[in-house]
Amino acid sequence: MSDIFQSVYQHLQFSAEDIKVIAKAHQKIEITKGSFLLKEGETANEYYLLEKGLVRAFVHDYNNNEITTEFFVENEIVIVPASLFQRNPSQETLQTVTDCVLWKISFEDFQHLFHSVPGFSEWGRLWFTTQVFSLKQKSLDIVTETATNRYLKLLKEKPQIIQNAPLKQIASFLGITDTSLSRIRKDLSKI
Amino acid sequence: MSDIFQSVYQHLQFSAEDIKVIAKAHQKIEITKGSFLLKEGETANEYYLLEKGLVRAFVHDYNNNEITTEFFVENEIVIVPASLFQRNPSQETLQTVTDCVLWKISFEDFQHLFHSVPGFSEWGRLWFTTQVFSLKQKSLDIVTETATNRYLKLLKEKPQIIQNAPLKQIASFLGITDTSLSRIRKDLSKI
DNA sequence: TCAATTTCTTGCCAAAAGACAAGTCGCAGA
DNA sequence: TCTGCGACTTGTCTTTTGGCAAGAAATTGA
Repeated sequence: MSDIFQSVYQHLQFSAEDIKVIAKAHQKIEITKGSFLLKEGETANEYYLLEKGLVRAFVHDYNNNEITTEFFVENEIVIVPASLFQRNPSQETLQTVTDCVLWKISFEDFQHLFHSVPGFSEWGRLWFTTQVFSLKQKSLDIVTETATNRYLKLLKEKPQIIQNAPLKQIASFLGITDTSLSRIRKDLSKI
Repeated sequence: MSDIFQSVYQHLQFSAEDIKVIAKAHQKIEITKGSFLLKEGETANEYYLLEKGLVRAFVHDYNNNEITTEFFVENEIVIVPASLFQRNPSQETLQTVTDCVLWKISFEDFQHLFHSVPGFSEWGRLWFTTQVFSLKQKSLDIVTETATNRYLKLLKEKPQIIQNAPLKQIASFLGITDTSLSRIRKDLSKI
C-alpha cells in the first residue's frame, strides 16, 4: 500500500486501521502529462490525492489566455473546492503538467468516509481552515511582493514547480507574461 | 438588544437563549471614522461584529502605498483570521471608513462560546468553509474580469462600499490606481 | 457662512509591461 | 542520427498604466 495516505492525513491521529479503510476506498490511476482531470464547465465528481507528478489548475482570462491559478505537488489534494463541495460547474480546469500517479475517490464515497471514519470530518475542518490562511496569504503576496520576489519565494518553497512546469504556466501563475519572467530570470542570473 | 446577533448567526438554528448568551458576551462600542481596530504588527485579541458603518483592511505594498484588501459591511465579522486564530502579528491594519457601531468580544471569551454554546463551533466551521469559496472566487475574478467589470460587480453586490469609501481605497481594492478608476467611471458615464 | 482641507478629475509625460516575431536551444520521436 | 516541434530568450515596437500636478468640486469644521 502506498504511504501517501499516511502523508496526507498525518496531521490527525488516525489508527492504522482507519488509514487502511481510507486507502481501500481509493483507486490508483496513472496518467500521462497533459491529461485533464476536470474541465471548465464540468461539475467535479472526484477527489484526488497526488502521489507523484505535478498538476495545475487554470482559467481563461478576459482575453482568453490560459492563466494558471494553482499548482498541486506530491502529497497534496487535487480538487476544485467550489465545484466539488458546492456542486457547481467549475470555472477552473485541472490538467497534469507531468506524468502522474493519483489516487481517486468519488465524491459520494468521500462523503461516506466522513461517517465511517471518526476524525475524518475533523480533518476536513482542518483542511478548510488551513486553506483560508494560505489563500489569504497568497492574495496578500500578490500586492505586497514584486514579481521577482514572488518568483524567488516560489522557487524556495516549491522548487519542483519551477523545475517541471513550462515557463508560460509559471509566469501566468505569478501574474506576469512569459516574456517578463524570462527577463526577470536574466536579471537574477546577473547577480 | 441589538438584532445583529440574529443576523450574523442566522445560518444555524440557535435558540433565543443561545443568542442571549452570545449577545451578553459582547460589548457595544461606537467609534468615529478613521479609527484603528488593529494595526499592522499587532496580534489581534478581539473579534468584532459590525452593526453599523464600513470598515476596511489594508496593507502596504512594496512601494509603501496603502492597498485596501477587504471591506467589511454591516452584519459582517471584522477580523484578520491569520492574526486572531494563529496568534501572529497582523500584516493587515483594520480601520473604520465611516463612523461605526461594533460589538466586540475578546478572543478568550470568544473561545469560551465554542464550549458553552452548542452549535457555535459548527457555525465556525461553516464560516471557514464559506471563506474558502469567497476568497477563491475573489482571486479568480482578479484574473478573469477586467477592472471595469470588477468595479461594476462591486457596485452591484456592495453598493454601500462605492457610496461610502474614498475613490483611492476602492481603486486599490480593485487593483488599480485612483486615476484609472476615475477614468473608468468617466467611460462608464458615456454609455 | 466661509475658509480650509480633502477628494476627485483630467492633461501631460514617463515608465512598465505586453505583443509580436525572429532566432536559439534542446528534447523526443521517426 | 536526423528532423521537427515546443520551449525559451531577446529585440523592437506598441499599448497600457502610473506618476505628477493643476484645477474643480465637495466636504468639513470653525
